[in-house]
Amino acid sequence: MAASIRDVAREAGVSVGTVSNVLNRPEIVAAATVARVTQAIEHLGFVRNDAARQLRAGRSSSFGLVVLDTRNPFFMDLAHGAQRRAIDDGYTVLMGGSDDSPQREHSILEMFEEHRVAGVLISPVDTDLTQLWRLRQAGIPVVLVDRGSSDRSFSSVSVDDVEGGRIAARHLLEQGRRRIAFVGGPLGIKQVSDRVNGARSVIAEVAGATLEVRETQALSVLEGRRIAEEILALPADRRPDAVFAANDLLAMGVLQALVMTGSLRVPEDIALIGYDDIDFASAAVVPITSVRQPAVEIGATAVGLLLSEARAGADAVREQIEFTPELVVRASTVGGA
Amino acid sequence: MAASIRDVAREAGVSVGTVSNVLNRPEIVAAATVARVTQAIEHLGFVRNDAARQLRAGRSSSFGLVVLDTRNPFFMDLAHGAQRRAIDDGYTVLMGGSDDSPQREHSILEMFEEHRVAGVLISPVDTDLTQLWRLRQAGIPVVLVDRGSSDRSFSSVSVDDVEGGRIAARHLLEQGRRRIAFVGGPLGIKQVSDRVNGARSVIAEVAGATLEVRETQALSVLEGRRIAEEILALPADRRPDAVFAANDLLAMGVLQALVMTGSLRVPEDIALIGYDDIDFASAAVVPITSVRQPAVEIGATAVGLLLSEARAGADAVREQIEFTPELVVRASTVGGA
DNA sequence: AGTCGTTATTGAAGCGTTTCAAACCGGTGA
DNA sequence: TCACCGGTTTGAAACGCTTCAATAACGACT
Repeated sequence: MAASIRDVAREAGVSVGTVSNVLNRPEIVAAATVARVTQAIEHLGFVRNDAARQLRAGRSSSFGLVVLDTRNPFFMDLAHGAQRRAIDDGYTVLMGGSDDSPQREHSILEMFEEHRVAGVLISPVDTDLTQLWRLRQAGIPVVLVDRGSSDRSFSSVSVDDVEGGRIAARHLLEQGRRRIAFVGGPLGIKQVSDRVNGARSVIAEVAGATLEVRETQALSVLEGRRIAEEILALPADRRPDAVFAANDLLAMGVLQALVMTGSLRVPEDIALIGYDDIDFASAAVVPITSVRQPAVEIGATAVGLLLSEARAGADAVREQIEFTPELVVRASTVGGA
Repeated sequence: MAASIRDVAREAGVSVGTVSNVLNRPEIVAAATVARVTQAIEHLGFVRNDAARQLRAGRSSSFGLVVLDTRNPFFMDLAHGAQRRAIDDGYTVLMGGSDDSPQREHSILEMFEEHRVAGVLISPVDTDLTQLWRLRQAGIPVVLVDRGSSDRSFSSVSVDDVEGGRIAARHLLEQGRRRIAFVGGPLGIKQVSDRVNGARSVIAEVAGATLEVRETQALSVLEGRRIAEEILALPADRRPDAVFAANDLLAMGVLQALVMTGSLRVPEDIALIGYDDIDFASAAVVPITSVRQPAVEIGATAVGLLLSEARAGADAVREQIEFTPELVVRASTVGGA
């Protein structure tokens, strides 16, 4: 049905090799021939077959990106940064969402491998990185995003989540809060546990301050609401005076539930701090204080590492880049008592 | 580098044909052989080469989805619905964002065509649909999403945007508003112009009611803020008493700017209604009234149409499915005067 | 013993590219 | 006149897979 390079060759009265050259290195073909071939292409509506091209080339010209949640604006921003950077170098980005499921993560990676992607960017759910080792073994460079590589075995672009946790907790403590609840999960996700640990370390140093961890199934608005309802059901003397949410989606969920019932005020009764600083955090009912991560830069930088690792081949240098998170103070933590 | 089906065949002592059969129709292969081959696959870490498979098959097993804006939660929800539906049938979804640029839309479509996708879902920026005709000509089914096909030449899944515009305007009028500003653009986008027209038709019927259109460059939060600043700069007697934003992103931008300066209250001084009812609309400073579109269903339904059109071949029946939008009233329009 | 059926496996063709050594062509310099 | 040269073009091989007609193996039946 679709015209092939062969049809074009026949139409233009040249060999297939020449057509291919016109397509890929027109400068080595005589101008008149280029014109004739171009016209034939036009006429037949010929479009390159990417599958054949890739088969021949041995690898695709796209990168795979695996994120925890495709509906989280943070990851969309990250993806956007990655895409922009990739396009500049003639690559495209395939994206898949693992939805916090190691199994789904696994099958996305498998798909990418079948596709022979030129590289993989991943924010892993699964703590077991053997599949990633396998990928590298197979010649596919892997870069961790939004998550460091503790043993430096992978290149990575991350934000210091432990420090982020400290920043958040310190801020809450400075506002006079002492009964702090951490909302987030699954705790198996490294970013989440790092943030708790950071918070814990700071809180431990303050006499009388406590940290209570409430684990969620996912980092979603819905889960945030659920936890907030649990908190609301608590007797006043066991209730936290501050909530540190593992990301802004959760924070927004918590906020919605608190505001809806109206029995507790933010920040007067409960202070609230989120993480990621997604655009919507600033536009919330009560604008949410958050720990900002430079999502777009992370994505772009990660693609940069991938490109250089892809070019360098097996003996590439692994590089760990770590951004520092930044506190963005808004109404959800200041003003109350 | 990577093992091929040939290597597996050698390792297992069978022919390549048999390996292929084990992969695709294991039931016709003797159990013992299956075991032997499976073991060889395991041992060599063999992974199918998708490019070769597709080349042979003639078409890929993915659909292409082109949306206006990958960072708009509405489209993310739509994509999510599409993806879920596609996976059930063994397809994957490739997504690209046109960012309101016909040129970018064009190049994404070209990429999809090179990839020989099994079908295209698109929310077109470009009013000129000839490229889509070309695609169909080439045997690639096309379904329009979030946008009807006026001449019924394409299958489509949409929401009645004219009616949506009417609903929004009617609601504002019922709240006693008369000087209404429409914020949105580019007006070349059909969804946007339909919404204005719907609003206009209703407003025209009410004596003393006026509609002022303020066109934006994009449907983004930033543009919303920009327009809100324009509005704030207006003398009080020329200022609108209600804003109808073409989507929630714009609405949130408008809201942010209004709230930040604090000189105008929502809804007392200016009522605000958005469109799409993204999750974040309900969590805004002032929860935003919006016209809801069932994003997830739209995506899923569209993939359904694509699947049936792909199966039916050239003589497929085109089907236009239209959802009805739904008003979701929140604080941004009620309570003031 | 020969024939037919069934079941399992084989081997080669072909999908549309790219690449590369070889061939071609019209001068140029010896 | 001939060898050689640079600039063009050619033709075939190879990439890894699926498919399908042909073959093989082996009982069962006549």
